[in-house]
Amino acid sequence: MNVINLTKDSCGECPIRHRAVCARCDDDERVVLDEMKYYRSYEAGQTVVWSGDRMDFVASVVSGIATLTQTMEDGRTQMVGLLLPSDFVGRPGREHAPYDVVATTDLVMCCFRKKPFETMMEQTPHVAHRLLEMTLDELDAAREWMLLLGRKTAREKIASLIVIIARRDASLHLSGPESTIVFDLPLTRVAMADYLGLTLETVSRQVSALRKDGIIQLEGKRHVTIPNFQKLLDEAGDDSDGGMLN
Amino acid sequence: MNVINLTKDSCGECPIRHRAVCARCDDDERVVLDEMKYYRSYEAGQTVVWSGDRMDFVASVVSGIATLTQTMEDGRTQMVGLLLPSDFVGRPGREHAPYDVVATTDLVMCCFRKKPFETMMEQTPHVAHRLLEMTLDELDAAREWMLLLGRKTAREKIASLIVIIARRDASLHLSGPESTIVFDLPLTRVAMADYLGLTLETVSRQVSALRKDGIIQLEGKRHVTIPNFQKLLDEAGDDSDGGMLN
DNA sequence: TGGTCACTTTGATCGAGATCAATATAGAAA
DNA sequence: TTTCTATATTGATCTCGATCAAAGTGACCA
Repeated sequence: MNVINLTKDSCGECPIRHRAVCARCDDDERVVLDEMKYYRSYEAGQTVVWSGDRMDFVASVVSGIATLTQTMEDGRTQMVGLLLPSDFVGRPGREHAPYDVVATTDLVMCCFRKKPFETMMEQTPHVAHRLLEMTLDELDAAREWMLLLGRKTAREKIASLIVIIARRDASLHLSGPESTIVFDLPLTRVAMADYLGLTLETVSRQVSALRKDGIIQLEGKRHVTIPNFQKLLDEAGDDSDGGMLN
Repeated sequence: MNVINLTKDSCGECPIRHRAVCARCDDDERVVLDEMKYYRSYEAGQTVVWSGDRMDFVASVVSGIATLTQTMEDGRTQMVGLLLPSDFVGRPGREHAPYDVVATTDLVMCCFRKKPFETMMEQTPHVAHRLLEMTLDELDAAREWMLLLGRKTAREKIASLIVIIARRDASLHLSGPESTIVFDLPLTRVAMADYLGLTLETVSRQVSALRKDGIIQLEGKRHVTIPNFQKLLDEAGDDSDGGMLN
């Protein structure tokens, strides 16, 4: 596989330092992690891990986007996870990967060999606590996703996905809440279909429909402008209070 | 609410002692939990917590079945969790419940006030570790469920649900692997529909179809016999290797 | 400059599951 | 016993998204 091993950067300048699994670590712990960590890069389209493969590392996404995908014997596929920078891949204590992990864009991951990482989890509380927190958040996201898959219409599914991507983008770029939102879709139509439990044709049609109705504006196939975020939210069918968790 | 507060039973005889969030606790820790715990009972159909309500406790299911359900503004509902004995309800650090929790059968829960429980999580590792483990398992189950919701046919969905219930029942009754499997469905047709992202009519039709095809036998509306578990598995469309996790 | 390839859009038709409607069943109440 | 109510089944029809098919677009390369 065409994997580039980067030189070690210091954790101090790490862009995901404050959100990743290592966010709560004190200086001593971070020195240990610094020792055991190594970076890996993947090109867009590359498979990081195959379902069923032995997985001897866990990792954080540093930059780029990866997906977790499940495949049935006859080829039907469903995306079950969308991994953004700071998200965690792998499960301490698990030998084999249960899903395909695929780099959707160019991807950099910060990897830890599994055994030392597990040892650290047992000896210090901060990594385990942060991982619990992140896993609970992921479980919430998965349940939101289940509502989408089970009960939303194709149009609502597309609108919901655009909301999710817009929100993520906003949290990275920290733009003012009232500015018009502009970003690039990081997923192909096929990937969107796999995410939403639709066919790519239906995705294409519903994206076009939202464009015709003025809910979104498209420049090329990927560049999206949202003139009125509230209108998009209404199309997504979400609770109006924007997710009153916590 | 018609809640019965039971007398305190000792943790020593607790039927879920070896699987619940307290499974890894040592004797000292269990004494602390014993002090702060209290039981609550709910009748079938009662709502344990309403979405958005303040939730000042976390709990383990001791006996019976509860469901987590999300509802859209127009009334569409999707079940997002099925809680069986030993499963955990609530999230440390969260103020308000994000989902409705409903008792599907008569239900007994072992509750802990949130604050003391959180304090314990910070001070001792065993509860936090076990909770992480359980949350990761739930996340796996949620992802399996997402595949079901996004890509399976109505018939496959029904077969998959029956497999899940049969497996759970087997793990409780520890019957030999080769005996014919017999159990009662713990869910109404409506609850099954909410679980599977279907209408109750489709559920009813597909259950009838599986019966006509000899995949399951029905006595009354709830009592199920599975003459050939492998045939049922084939109908569920799952990977033949029965879930090669770990 | 044209050709190739991957991705996307659009059109026509089909079908699984939803919807609307009527009937069946069984446990509880009277 | 009869009636009532909640739950479940079955039938007829409709519709949304799937499927099958054909073009359109644009990046890259020879």
